[in-house]
Amino acid sequence: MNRRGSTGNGTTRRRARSGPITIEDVATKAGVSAATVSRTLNGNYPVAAATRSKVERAVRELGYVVNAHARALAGNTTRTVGIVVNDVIDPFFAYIARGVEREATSRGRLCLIAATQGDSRRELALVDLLHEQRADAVVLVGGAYDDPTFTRQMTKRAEALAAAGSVLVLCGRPSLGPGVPTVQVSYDNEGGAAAITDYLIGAGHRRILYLGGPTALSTTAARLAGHRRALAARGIPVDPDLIQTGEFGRRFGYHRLRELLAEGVDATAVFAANDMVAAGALEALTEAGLRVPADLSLVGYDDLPVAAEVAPGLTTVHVPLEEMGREAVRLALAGEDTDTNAAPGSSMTVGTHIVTRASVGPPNPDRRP
Amino acid sequence: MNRRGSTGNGTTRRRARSGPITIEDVATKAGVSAATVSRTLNGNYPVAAATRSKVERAVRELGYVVNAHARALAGNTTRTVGIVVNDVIDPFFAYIARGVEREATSRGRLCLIAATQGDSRRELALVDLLHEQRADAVVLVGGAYDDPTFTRQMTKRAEALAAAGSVLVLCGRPSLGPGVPTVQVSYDNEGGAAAITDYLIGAGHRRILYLGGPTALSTTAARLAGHRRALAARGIPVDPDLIQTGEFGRRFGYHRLRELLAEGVDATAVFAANDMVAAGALEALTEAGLRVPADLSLVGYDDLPVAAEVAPGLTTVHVPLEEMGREAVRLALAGEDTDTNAAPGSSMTVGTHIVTRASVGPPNPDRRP
DNA sequence: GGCTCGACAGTAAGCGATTTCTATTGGAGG
DNA sequence: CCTCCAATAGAAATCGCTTACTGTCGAGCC
Repeated sequence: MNRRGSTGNGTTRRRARSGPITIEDVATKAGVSAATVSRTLNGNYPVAAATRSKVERAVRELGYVVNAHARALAGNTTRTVGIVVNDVIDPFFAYIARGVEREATSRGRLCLIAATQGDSRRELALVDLLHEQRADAVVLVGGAYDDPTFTRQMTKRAEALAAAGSVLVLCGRPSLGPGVPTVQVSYDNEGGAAAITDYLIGAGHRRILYLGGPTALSTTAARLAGHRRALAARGIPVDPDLIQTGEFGRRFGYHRLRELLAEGVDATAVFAANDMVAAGALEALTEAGLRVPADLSLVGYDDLPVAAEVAPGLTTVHVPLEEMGREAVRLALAGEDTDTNAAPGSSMTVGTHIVTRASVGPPNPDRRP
Repeated sequence: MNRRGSTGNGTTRRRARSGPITIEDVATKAGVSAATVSRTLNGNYPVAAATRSKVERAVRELGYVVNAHARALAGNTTRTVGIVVNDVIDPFFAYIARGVEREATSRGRLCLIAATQGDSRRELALVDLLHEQRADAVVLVGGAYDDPTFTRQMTKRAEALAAAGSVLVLCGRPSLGPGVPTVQVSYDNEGGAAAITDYLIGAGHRRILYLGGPTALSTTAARLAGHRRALAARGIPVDPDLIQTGEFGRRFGYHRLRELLAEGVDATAVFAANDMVAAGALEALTEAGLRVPADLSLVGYDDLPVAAEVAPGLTTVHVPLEEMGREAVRLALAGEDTDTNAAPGSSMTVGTHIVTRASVGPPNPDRRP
């Protein structure tokens, strides 16, 4: 290929004046060399005040905008971080994404975002795409699919990223295994589930319906594990009929609970896999003429805004989502700004706690299916 | 010029083997030239089957990932689109963003996203940042600030982008003026507002409270204009006390209406600037013991999921947000894939329509503040 | 006054692809 | 058999910017 000017034989330095404005144009206009323009722009090398202002004027008059690609190629720094979420709409992801975006922007970085729509193959492909872009860090958000093949493939990506001087950040998802170069930001999923289950037990409930969450997702596995652990700790047997996994949406919560209610499920409380499911469940309950918490208690997980918005307010487990996003970027970029690679293998856990609202009360002995 | 290997004097061809894997490494491993590797990868030039598989194997074994920056620089194509929103959490923006993201991804592009947090200066800066990245298109979402200085500055950006072969896409925001090289995707904001106002009037209301929306935002201006137009068309005078602009959040809807109720506002219906405000208003109403629509009618705007989730469901104006996002990308990239620049100046308007739910009824003559 | 040194500015070597041009070749056609 | 062409490979020129290296030129010091 060849742009501006001629090729091959005796090249006459011509100016085709077609493409966008380059640093060379600015240099010419300011009567200095490209190097000086670059230095003025980056302010990382002494430039005489007079020269500086000549350059600045040229930049302004030409409306010059540096080419980030050329800069990335030459300077070996991209100033972007990538984030892969399930869905941009889902508040769980949106809050984490916001944290990532804010932290990235506050560090002068741009944020590349991509959504998998729950397809794990797409997730792998997107990580590759972000790798191509040489993102300073790639943040993977949310539960992972429990599949050895998948884990292996993602491990390969983590290693490739690390070799290229980037980092794979696992945000709210389980480790890929020891030795895999990743950074992790997690929250105590299992602990939160155990805590809130225990809270329900403390209120007198012994028959608790666990509702929602895809079985294949690590998040579900962890919450369920916590739930079972709390039950076991109090010596309450686990009734398989009361474990009703499925999806994470409001829709699911509504429909499934409605069915269960119709079938006459025997429970005094519902532990929804997340607040969205809880909101749907609440709808089904209300529709069935059941009062919360008088007739049935209900809790959620995540403490999304919806938990505070429904009536009655949902007692739920607070997860500092936005903070997790910020932390992910901080951890990944730690050191990056100073010198070396991000410390691979660093990890941190943010705390969760129960938020008490009005959706839990003692079991109602009169309501029996 | 000269790369790796000998410089100036006779440096021995060394392999520093430090940085990431380059196309040259693949070429060496496969025993071919870099050009051949490039052609194999891009599949836009005949490559013998045998060679192809040698290259593919080398790529696989080395875990080679092309450098998007080098590619962008040489190939003059970036395969990314940028989008600037107010806030990633706000469903209004999130849905549009999802449309943009989906359409971009389906065209093999990555999506750069940035949030302004409602700061117009940041908006300008972000457009610059996206320009630096040479995004194929920059989508600006949501209402604009009505400020001549701002408009002038954004116009300059639109021109710079166009000159660089990109496009500024205005999604749901007013034109920057005739002649400014942008692409537009809009919806009939004013018409929707007029329609739903008329719907309320048709139900018998004459004293309608307009609640929420920042005055400085073009969106507010348009909705308010539609509201006034409908009122005028029916010969109903506009009572300034019934125009209560402010913000776009649920919080605002709740607090402001609560105050107004306390002050004994005289209205039989509330037209909330958007569904979020309406949701907040509904909360205030419920808390005040007022039934919707028996005591007071309520409508929103946008038809976000929340409109269907609250009880009673909100009658509102449906805006095809996700579709707008997709359309923005389609329009911007039209032609880009084929040959020339996107047709600057192209624009399209998506339709809106009223969605009837349960929040509107006839005025209640008994309820008087 | 001759030197050393610090401040600046310019030269030019890459960064890692893509894409002309330019070869090589193995056949097909004469 | 020899020529000519299609199919393939390789060489090399860029893309636009950053950053060692080199210079230059006065000022400060001995």
